[in-house]
Formats: sequence, structure tokens, C-alpha cells
Amino acid sequence: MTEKTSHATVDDVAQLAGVSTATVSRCLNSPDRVVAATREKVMAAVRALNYTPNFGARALASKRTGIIGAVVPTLENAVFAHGVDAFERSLPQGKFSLLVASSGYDAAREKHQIEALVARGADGLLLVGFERDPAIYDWLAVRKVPYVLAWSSGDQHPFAGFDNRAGIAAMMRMVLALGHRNIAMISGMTEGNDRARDRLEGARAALEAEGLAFRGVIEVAYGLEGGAAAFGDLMQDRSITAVICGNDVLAAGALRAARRMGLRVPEDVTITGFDDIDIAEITFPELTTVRVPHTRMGEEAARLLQDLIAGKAGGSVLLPTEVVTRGTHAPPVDSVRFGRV
Amino acid sequence: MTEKTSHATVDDVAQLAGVSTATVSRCLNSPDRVVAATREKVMAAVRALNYTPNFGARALASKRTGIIGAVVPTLENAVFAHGVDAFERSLPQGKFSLLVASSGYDAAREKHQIEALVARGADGLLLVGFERDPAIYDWLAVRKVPYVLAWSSGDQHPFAGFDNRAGIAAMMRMVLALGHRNIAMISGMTEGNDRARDRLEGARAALEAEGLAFRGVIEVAYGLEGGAAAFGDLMQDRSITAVICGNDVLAAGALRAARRMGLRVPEDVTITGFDDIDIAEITFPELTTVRVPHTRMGEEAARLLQDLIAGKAGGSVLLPTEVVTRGTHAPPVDSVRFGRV
DNA sequence: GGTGTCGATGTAAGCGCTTTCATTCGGATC
DNA sequence: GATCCGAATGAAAGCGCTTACATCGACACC
Repeated sequence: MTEKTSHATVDDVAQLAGVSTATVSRCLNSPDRVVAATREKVMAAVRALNYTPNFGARALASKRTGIIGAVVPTLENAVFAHGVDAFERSLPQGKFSLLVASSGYDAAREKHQIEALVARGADGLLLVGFERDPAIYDWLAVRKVPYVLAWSSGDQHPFAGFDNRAGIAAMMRMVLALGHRNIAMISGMTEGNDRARDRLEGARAALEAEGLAFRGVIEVAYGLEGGAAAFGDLMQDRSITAVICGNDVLAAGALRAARRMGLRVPEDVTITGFDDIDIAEITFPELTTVRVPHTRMGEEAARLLQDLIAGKAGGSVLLPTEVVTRGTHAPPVDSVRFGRV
Repeated sequence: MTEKTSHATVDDVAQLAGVSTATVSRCLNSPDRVVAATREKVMAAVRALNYTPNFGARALASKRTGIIGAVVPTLENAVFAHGVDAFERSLPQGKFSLLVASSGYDAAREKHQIEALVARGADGLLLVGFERDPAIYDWLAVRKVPYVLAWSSGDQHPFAGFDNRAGIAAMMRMVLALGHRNIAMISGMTEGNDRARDRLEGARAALEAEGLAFRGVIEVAYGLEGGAAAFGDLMQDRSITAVICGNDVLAAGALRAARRMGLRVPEDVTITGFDDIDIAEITFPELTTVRVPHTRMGEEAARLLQDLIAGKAGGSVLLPTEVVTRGTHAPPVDSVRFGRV
């Protein structure tokens, strides 16, 4: 109901400054098209009246809102919190604002939110990953709403992301090089989640390239508890010497479970993560993981999306990932015992 | 520039349905004021034309946007990420969307962002803490923009928060009860941050109630590195047996520093946190900290703000905090050695 | 001095929706 | 059967801004 008290309008400003509303509008939107003397008169009037343009009117007349929407699965994962934060910080102050929605990894909810953001006048969208109902892409195309996908890479759509398959494959090769042969994976839920699927498949491909297969794969919802529970299940099979995790949170959960089970890491079992978020340096031992430039990605996504909104044909950005070796990996016990390294 | 292709408008829908634009508008906004038969005709037309109301026009005509703004210091701290996430999830789908900005703990930046959000038509605001330029509060009052403050408590403004002083005082008393007498604190920067200041002062008050004083207080920017560096400095004074940290991230940093310095926790030194975010269970040993119901706070803030926007006089919500004892506290070595407990 | 040009500013027509007020119409009441 | 009432709907007036187009001068050029 919020009925505002009668605010100053362009007309008030125009009158006080002794110019037309058009000039006031120009002062605010393209100051260089107005002569300095006039501009100052107008700005003085703006200040005197404490004038702020009415958002709705501006949006209606200009067909632009300066609002950019982002839909992420959750802000609870530092990966998205940091990425969104960097994205937001990269948006020019005052020119754009960020409308954020979190979908909870629910495709239907994500669709609603995309529609809601566009309905709220979003000039552009930041989305996570490629996989979603094609109808959404069609709809965005019809509505001519530009978008950038992040945290993945592909060739169908503009993106600022990285190669999940390659990233985890590098990690798998490192683990294989240590001598591990009995390897399992704790993956995020792959349904509707191309990041999780790419990581699982990337790891599997690297494994099969050596003629090996997983000794176990468990899909769980991302989270400390999920990682811990899955690790417990996997460790039923005591021949497993390495557990590749789909992200750092799962790995941290696995690590906690290992500690509580009395397993030593990395002596008894190697555990690896993915993302390299803060917690990777907090665990004990510190986590061996795959570094993803989340902050840089947020920045690049912001730049790309602004280009698209401005009508420029921006190119997608593929960022590099890197294996970060800390303290949770070691040769398998068997290798040590039998001198197989 | 995003020039949309000519979309269907109310007029198109009205014409197709054979009713007036007023009726179409009513169908969409207060369906019960329209007879069922008419409503269905209209809805059919809406679907047939794939109609979506124009956001700007709606905002202009109704003086409401359905946008709620939130300004937090950073999303990089899980505390805010979780709170905002919960807040967003508690907003009725489709009725409100959340516009997020992060200020980086910078007061001037926060002011800009508040203005930007209001300029973008925010119907209400979620802000962190009480301390800010009074002019901002005046301005919000003039603009009649309702707001809710979180992560703090007070009596000047509507809030959904908790008592930082009481929370940390409880922790301090627990540490004192263990026998510690040489206590130091790693605090966040207190300038312009009432949460940090309340925690520092709450801890100090509890300490002085026992006739004691801090053996050291260091203010650092929140962050793992800050906590680690401050801990190193503090440990120059080897008589210190307990370090109270202003939040979990600082505590995790301190813990990491302790480990790298070869100090055992909690045998050699007690370290406590504040917030009880995920990382508190990931550190080794797991962190003794003060639990704050961040998720619940986000929910309550959403409820309260909606009441205020609806013109109802919502009451502030003070949530309880609780000391969570895990593995980073123990009696001081001296006490053990000299049997002083 | 007349003409053309160009930059600065003014005029006024919407943008698409909500909402007030008026109108209509089908009963209920006496 | 006349009167009144209320619910459902329509007509039309804005909401406050942007922008295409018109206008106005000043100045350069011939």
C-alpha cells in the first residue's frame, strides 16, 4: 500500500530550473547532450527538490529497467555466493541492480523464477549451467532477453564458465598417477544438473582411459551430511583407497566422516574436492581440490552480459581450472606396503 | 537497448475476451471481484496471447513493484548468504522478488545502494545492523519505505535479530568458568559495525564482571587470513590461554594458524567462534561457538517486512543465541598444571 | 544580407497499466 | 409493479517519464 507522499516530478524540476521536461530528462540520462550552464541549473533544481526519478515511469517510457536477474541453485554453497557477489560488484554502480532468486536445484522452481524475473523487467539474466527445458530458451529468445550461463561451458549459448569434465579429469589423472586403482566417487545429483553430470562423466572417462572402472559411485544432494553419509557407505568396501568428490562441501563431509570413523587421511584414504572454496583450507588436513576461478567468472559473466544487453556480440569465456594439491592425497597404502609406486 | 517485439497488451486481451481493460486488470489482480465465467474468458485470452503484464506500466500505475531490496556487507560470509537465502525463500513466490546488493562493509557504498534500491522501486528493505547515517533513516521515512534490520537488536527500528552482547557474554562466561584468566579477543572492525562492537563490548563486560581485563584485543577485517594473522600476533604473549573470536571465519583462521604454529587446540589454547556456520563442523577440532539462528532470522525478517509493507504494525523479533560446545575449548594448561580449577 | 547547417532546447505524444466513478442489470422488498 | 440495492462491468483519466520531431538561433559561407 506504501503510498508515497507527493514527490517532486520532472515537471517540478523543469519548472524550478526554467527548462522543459525533455531537458531535465536529458540531463539525467545523457548529460553531454546538454550545455553545461543548463545542466547545472537543472542539477541544482534536482538537489533542491530532492528529486528521484520514478522507477516505473522510467521503465515504462524507456523499456529498460536496469535490473539484471540471477537464478542460482542456492546461496548456501559458497561457490554461488562468491560468484554472485563478484557478479554484483562488477555491475556498474547505479546503472544496474541485481535481482537474485534461488531455485533449490528444482527445475520447475527455476523456470518460475526466470519468468518472474523477466516479468519484473529484468534486462538480462545470469543462469547456472546449460541444462533446462528448451522451452525456456525459446521463451527468452522470443522475449529478446539476453542471458549468460555460468559454471559450465558449451556451444549452444553464451557463457562464462569452465570445463567441468576437463577439471575433474585432471584430478583423476593425478590420483591415478599416485597409484590408486580402487577409486570411488561421491557425486552431486546428476538429474537436471549438467555440472554434476559432467564431473561424474569426466572422472569416469579419465578412469576408463586407464582401463579401470569405479569401485563405487554414490549420488547425493550437495551438503556436508550427504558427503559424510556417502563416505560411510562407500567405506564398506575397504579396498577403496581414493574417493573423488563432486565438490568441496561433499569432500569436507567425507573428511569429517573419515575422522569420526577413525580413518586417517591421507594415509588410509585419499579424498579430493572440487571448487576450492574457503573451506578447502579449513579442513584438516587441508583439502586437495580443483580450483575454479569463481570470482573471475562472476566478473566475466557481468562483462559479457552487459555487452549482450548493449547489443554487442560478446564472446563466451572459458576459464581454466587447476588441480591444487594440499594434504588429502597420498599414494594408496597397498602401493606403499608393496612398494608398487 | 533490448527492444522487445510488440507484445500483447491489456487492450489486446480485453478485445479478444470481449471485455474492458478494467476487467482484465481485475482478473489479474483481484480475481474474486470478477464473475467466474468472465474470468475464464479472460484467462483463456491471456493464455492464447501469451500475455505478460508490462512491469513498468504496472509499477507506474499501481505505485508498487513487488521488489524487496536487501543490502548486506557481503555474500561471501555464509552468515549473510544463508540469511538472504532464507529471506528470499520466505517471500511468497511471484508476489515479491529480491534485489540484492553487497556493500563490502563500506558505509558510503551502502548508502548508495539503499538509494539505488529505492530508486529501483523497492517496496521494502532488508538491512544489516542498526548503525548508519541517521540521514538514511530520515530519508527512508520521508520516502515511506518500510525496512527491517537484521543481525542486531535495538529499540529504534523494526528488526529481526538477536543480542550480540548477550550471545558473546554467555560464551565468555563459559570460558571463564573453565578457569581461563588470560583471555584475548580477535574482533571484526568495529567502526560502523554495531555487531562487531557489541560482541567486543559484550565480551569485555562479561570479563570485567569478574574483575578481569583482556590481555589483548585485535581488530581485523573479517576473513580467514585476518584471523590467522591476528592469532599469530596475539600468541606473542604466551600467557594467553584463550582467544575469543568475533565470528567463525576469524576462529577458523586462528585455528589454522595455531595448527601451522604447532599449537594444540584445545590443549594449548582455547579458541571460540560466533555464528555457528557450516565451517564450525569442518574445522579440526570442531569449533566451540555461539549458535545464531540465521535461517530462522531470514524467515522472520521476511514475515515482518511483509507486514510492514502491508501496513500492519509488525513487532520486532528477538531470537535466542546459544553456546555450542564442541572441541576447541578446555581448561587452561596452567589450571591443569597447578590444579587451579 | 540571404541561406544553409547544426547544436540546444521545447512540444507533446505516447508507454501499458490501474483505478475511480458511472452505468447497467438482476433480483429482493414492499 | 415500482423502487431500491448491490454486484459486475465499462469508460476514461491519469501515473511520470522518454523521445521523435519541431523550433529556434547563432554562425559560416557565398
